[in-house]
Amino acid sequence: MARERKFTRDDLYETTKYMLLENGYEGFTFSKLAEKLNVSRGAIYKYFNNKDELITEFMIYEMNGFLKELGKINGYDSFDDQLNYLFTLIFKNAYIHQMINISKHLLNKKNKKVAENERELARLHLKMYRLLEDFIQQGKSEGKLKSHLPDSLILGYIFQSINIPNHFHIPEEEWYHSLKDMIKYGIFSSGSKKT
Amino acid sequence: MARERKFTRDDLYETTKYMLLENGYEGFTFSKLAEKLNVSRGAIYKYFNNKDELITEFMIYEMNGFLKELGKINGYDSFDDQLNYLFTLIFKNAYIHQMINISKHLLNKKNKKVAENERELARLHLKMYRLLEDFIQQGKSEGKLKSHLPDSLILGYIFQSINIPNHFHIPEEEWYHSLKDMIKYGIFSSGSKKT
Amino acid sequence: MARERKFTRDDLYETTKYMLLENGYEGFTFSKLAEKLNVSRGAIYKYFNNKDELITEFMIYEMNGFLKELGKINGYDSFDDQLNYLFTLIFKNAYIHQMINISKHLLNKKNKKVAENERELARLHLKMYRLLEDFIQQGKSEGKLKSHLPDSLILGYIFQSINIPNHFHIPEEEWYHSLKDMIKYGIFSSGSKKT
Amino acid sequence: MARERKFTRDDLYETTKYMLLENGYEGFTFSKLAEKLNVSRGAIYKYFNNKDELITEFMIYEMNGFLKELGKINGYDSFDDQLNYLFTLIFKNAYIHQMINISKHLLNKKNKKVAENERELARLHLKMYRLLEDFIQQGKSEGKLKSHLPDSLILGYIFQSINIPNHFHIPEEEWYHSLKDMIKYGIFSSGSKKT
DNA sequence: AATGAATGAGCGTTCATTCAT
DNA sequence: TATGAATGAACGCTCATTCAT
Repeated sequence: MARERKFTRDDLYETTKYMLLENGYEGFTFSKLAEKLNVSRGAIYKYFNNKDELITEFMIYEMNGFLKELGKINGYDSFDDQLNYLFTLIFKNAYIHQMINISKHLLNKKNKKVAENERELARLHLKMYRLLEDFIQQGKSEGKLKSHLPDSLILGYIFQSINIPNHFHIPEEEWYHSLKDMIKYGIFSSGSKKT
Repeated sequence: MARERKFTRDDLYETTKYMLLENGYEGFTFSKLAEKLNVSRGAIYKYFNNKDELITEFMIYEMNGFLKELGKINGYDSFDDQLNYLFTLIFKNAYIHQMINISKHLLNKKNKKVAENERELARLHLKMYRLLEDFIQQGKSEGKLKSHLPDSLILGYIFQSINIPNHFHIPEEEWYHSLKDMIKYGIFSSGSKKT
Repeated sequence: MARERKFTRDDLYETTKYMLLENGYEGFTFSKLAEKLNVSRGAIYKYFNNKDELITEFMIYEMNGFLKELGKINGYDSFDDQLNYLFTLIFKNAYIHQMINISKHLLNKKNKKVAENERELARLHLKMYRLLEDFIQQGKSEGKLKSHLPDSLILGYIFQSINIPNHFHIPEEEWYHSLKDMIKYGIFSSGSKKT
Repeated sequence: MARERKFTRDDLYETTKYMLLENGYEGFTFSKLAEKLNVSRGAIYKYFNNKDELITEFMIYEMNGFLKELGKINGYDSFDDQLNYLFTLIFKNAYIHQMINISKHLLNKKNKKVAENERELARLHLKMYRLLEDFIQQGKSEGKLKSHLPDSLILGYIFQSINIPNHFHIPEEEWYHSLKDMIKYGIFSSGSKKT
């Protein structure tokens, strides 16, 4: 009869997420993770052959979660409602963007399994991109979005903007609405004419 | 009288910049730096007492360069020209923004000289912010910029947007102009009405 | 359940003692210690977070051992017997005195655990001093010891004398007895009169 | 016409002595020495091929100075006066004893010149020992000193005792006289009988 | 004679990873 | 399955020493 596992994969991912966001790639160590989970380091190696494997697998898990949420966008009818939903979603999952930066650290390292995970991640990214591109296309075809802007730019723009560091601690409500306003209509006042 | 130097401070700063952008704070090591400069690790310690001193001094150097360029903004008369100049400048110095994130890594460490350098950096940041805030204020008072948006948000917005990763390799010209367009007028097409 | 340890804490303390006496604080390095224990440097860090922690913990261990022995002094009734016991004990543990000098090297360094260890060491020193002072007081009140000599001088005197390096390799027995004689009655021959 | 020397050998020895006593062998570095002398490190290497050479030569210099002073002992007629002079001299030059401890650090290192210097030092030590032994012999033959005590023990005893650390800061005068008293007549009160 | 640049060995420390139990 | 012991590579840093000018 097998011994009972001392920690679940969900515990582990939870803690991993917390640590990665708090301390970044280098600040994430097996020692600290094991300590927080009250397990020995060795135990974690039973499930993940190395640090990068753990991180990529965690990211796939996160990405899947995010995609699941994102899929609900089609439950909204109007483009405006969809956009609002997207805003809220990205706002709530702002960290996803940080995660992506972390994956840059993996670029140099080798390892079969890690490489495979990275391919899987790329697939998921693409899936996300497709989903969002459909949405952008719809906006364009409805005449809502400027059709001359590259889709990837619009998407990057939305993702990136939402992560502007709020150095001066503007209240969250104001920040959120101002952001939406800027993204939709820009920083120029309505009266101004386009050059 | 003494031996000729094998590397100049400019060589070093150049390499440092490259490495910091490529690998981040933790990925920046004296070994790698020394290797790229074809010098021994010890040699670098003759000029910088420790890693953080090197990094902060490099950042001050960069920041000063950037501020000097930024100062020229007042040479332009119209707000539009100034904005154009600002776009170009930030576009050319996109990395400056990334640099600022790196300084977060220094927060905990002590050391007289480093602390001093950090204060100097803070001064320079403030100076930059003042300069840009004046510019934003002018835009607002000229009725060009939406007056209800917080200054810091507009500034963060511009800086951040310019750093959107161009994953799909849209041609630079198009990218640049589209960005300007979005920042000024948003992603919504002109006909759309604000909610 | 886990692998068998390649060295015990006692092995380590033994070696540490040897090395510290042989080479002093600076001459004591983790590399050399690891080499003598036939382990990797890293292995030692599993048990001691840093050099000063190792040294202070070792010293506490030694000091406790010494104090335990010293406590037995009260098992002797007459002052002379106690003094004899003290001589033998110090003679056997002559190194204790050298150890104390080594702790001077720790003064500047910080670290919670080390600081704590140092306080513990101070406590033990005080305990030792109290024990010995009682003994000296008894000697004085019995009229055996010169009452005008400061206690700390008498004690320092005994400790220090016993550490005189025997450069000319006088046989231990003779050395020991001569020392006792000198400490008790001085270097002047009995006939001489005090000035 | 040769450039003028920027520092004299006396300056250097002075500074060396100060640094060695303050910081010990490991704390003595060419960098710090050069800094205090306002010279470059390289300059010192023109006169001393390495650290140990410098230190041994400095010690020879010190030893010669001490021996010169010590020679004056014969200017005193009575044994008591000579002993008093010796006490004062050792008290004043207590550091000599510390110096000797420092030389232990040299034991392992090689180098022709250093070895030679060490032999010279040994010669000087011997010379000192002879001088003092004569003095001890005289004390014995005059019936002042216990004739059964080994000369080397008596000498070591005097040297060592004078270096007892005054942890409790007994006033210097009292310390000095108590010490002399103990060395001459021991810690036992006069009435006590020798066993 | 003096300088300042550069080297290389070694130290303290951290951490991913492996392995015997 | 889980543990804890051990390894080894790398990093930041210091310093004795060498070398070109």
